Amino acid sequence: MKVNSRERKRMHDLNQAMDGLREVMPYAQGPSVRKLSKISTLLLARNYILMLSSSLEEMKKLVGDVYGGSAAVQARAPAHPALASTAPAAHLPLHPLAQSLHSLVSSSPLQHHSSPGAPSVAAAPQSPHTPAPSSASIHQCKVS
DNA sequence: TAGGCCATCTGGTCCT
DNA sequence: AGGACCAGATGGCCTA
Repeated sequence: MKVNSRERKRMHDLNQAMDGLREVMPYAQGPSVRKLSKISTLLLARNYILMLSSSLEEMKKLVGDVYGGSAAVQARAPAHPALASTAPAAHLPLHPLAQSLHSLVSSSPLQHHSSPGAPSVAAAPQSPHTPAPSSASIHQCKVS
């Protein structure tokens, strides 16, 4: 019983951490929206981090252009294919942070990378060197 | 009814 | 030895 109790507490702590992660994800939350599954939460978090990293790189380039002068055109291409996933899906409510991120990079020509064969849940690349999450992969985590 | 997701129990392994 | 972590098994709940 003691061991079981410890294990139960450990799993509860793990779930609490998972809830904390869900709270900061760009995903519609509320009583009417079903909670993201654990696997979806982890995949979404990974893609979200990749997207934020790309956005940061993009911002660095833009700042460099502003203060550096030339090569503005170069910076207009998404630094990371994950940026393509920032295209707003009309049917999905976006987290405010994700909205601001999108508006930040929306000047870039967004390219729609559809991946028909992709898993229903956010398909994550296998390594940092593989292509970034397919378009809308973040939004694919919507649970009906 | 099948499949997905989850909580719980339990045994094994590793670490302090 | 005791605790933490992990993975497999099992059963319940929910949805398409």
